[in-house]
Amino acid sequence: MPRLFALAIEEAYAAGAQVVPEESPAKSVINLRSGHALVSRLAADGKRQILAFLFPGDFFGLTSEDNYHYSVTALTDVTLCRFARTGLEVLILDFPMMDRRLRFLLTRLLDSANELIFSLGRKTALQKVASFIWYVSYRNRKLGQPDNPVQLPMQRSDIADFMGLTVETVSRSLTQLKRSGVLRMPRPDLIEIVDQAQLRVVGVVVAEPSSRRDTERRPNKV
Amino acid sequence: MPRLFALAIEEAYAAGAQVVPEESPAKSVINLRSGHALVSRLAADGKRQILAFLFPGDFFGLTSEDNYHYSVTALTDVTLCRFARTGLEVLILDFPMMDRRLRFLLTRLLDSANELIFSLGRKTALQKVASFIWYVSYRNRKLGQPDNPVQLPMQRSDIADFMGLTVETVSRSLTQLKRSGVLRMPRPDLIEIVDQAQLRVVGVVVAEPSSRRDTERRPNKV
DNA sequence: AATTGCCTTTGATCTATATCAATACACGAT
DNA sequence: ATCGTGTATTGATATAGATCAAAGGCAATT
Repeated sequence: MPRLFALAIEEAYAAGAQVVPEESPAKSVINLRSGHALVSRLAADGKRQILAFLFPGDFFGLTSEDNYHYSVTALTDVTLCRFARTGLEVLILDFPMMDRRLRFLLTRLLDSANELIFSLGRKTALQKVASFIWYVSYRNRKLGQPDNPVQLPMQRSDIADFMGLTVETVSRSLTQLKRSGVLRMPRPDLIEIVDQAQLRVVGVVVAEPSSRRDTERRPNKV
Repeated sequence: MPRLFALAIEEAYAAGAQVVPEESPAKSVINLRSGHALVSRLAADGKRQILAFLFPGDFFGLTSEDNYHYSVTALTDVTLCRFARTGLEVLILDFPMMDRRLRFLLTRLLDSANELIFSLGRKTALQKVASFIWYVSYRNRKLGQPDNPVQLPMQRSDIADFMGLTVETVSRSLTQLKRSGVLRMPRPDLIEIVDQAQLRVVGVVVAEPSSRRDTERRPNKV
């Protein structure tokens, strides 16, 4: 795909840098090459909601709006590829498989978004934090990196702003998981999962198809 | 697009019917033709999170997983088109514009999901309910239907399970908006927006680019 | 090795929203 | 008209998590 890379601009940012400012024109699609970043949105009163964490390989910037309604901030030093939207669209006309690829990326993003919606809406603080550790462990494994002593690229306030909590509640939930023997914490950013099964029980609270209560209204196909 | 419709199976369901059961194999993509539906996910303890409401024309079923991790329930009598996933993929090979169309649909779904994430994570009950009314009004307008006396196709418990609240809190928030002269409610399912500007102020709490507090870590492009 | 400045943890209260409990309302069936 | 059933509202109380406040940890700087 030589033409694809001809389209890309490589960039590097230091930890803490704002890669994409909120409400800036959505004119490029970004692929994170290395490092970690966060996608967030600020409320008028300064409250922040993190919409997603970006791990190496993740894409950002696929929106239907003219402007991004969120910003991207580097958590660690990052390198990334920036594709101009217009160029990308032209390229897609020649390489239809690009469209498939983008579509697949989008469905995955949508699945994660739905997962987060469920967590934000219907999980307790403890469940949120447990499932968050589970999630980071999973992402690290998918990247071929150690998944058990979980290396956290973000700090407590980021976890809080992702899960709709405060730093204090995140901290308290972690100590609770520590005290109940589910986790160990050699360092704040390194979490050892001692009881994998229990972590799953606490955090992943979806109904099993079998055990599902039938509280729904009666189906009546016409 | 004759071949597209050859692929589709038309179906009709009565209000309350479960159109797609949770955890069933994700083998079709659905387009709602008429009526309203909801996409929801159940927790082990019976708590429900509604991920989206489906309005006429909306799509459902685009996921990267093998099974749907949520179910679809008809709110009113509905008619829909069901496309077999496999057939769709084959069709896309012949009609690349289908891929573009699906990609656009997905980016819009992702944008709405992010909107909901922000609401769930960082809005108060009152803000959630205000923005919800705003949202339904907007959706109705986009369908060429009256947007001011807002016709609600869902009941209080559905609003609650969408916004991460309880029925009681939804009801109390609505009466508060009624008492403060923002809304009027001829019937529970018909809401008149009296003070449009105020409803927006209460519900849509995103930071204006200009007034944005610079609380982010200092940018330092390398 | 002391100082400074973040983070994180822990503790003490407060409060928004949940929960529990009635009551009111609307509408179809009798 | 009256009853019955489901939905919505309102009221009283409880509680999970927020807020306020302080104290540890750790690493960089002097």
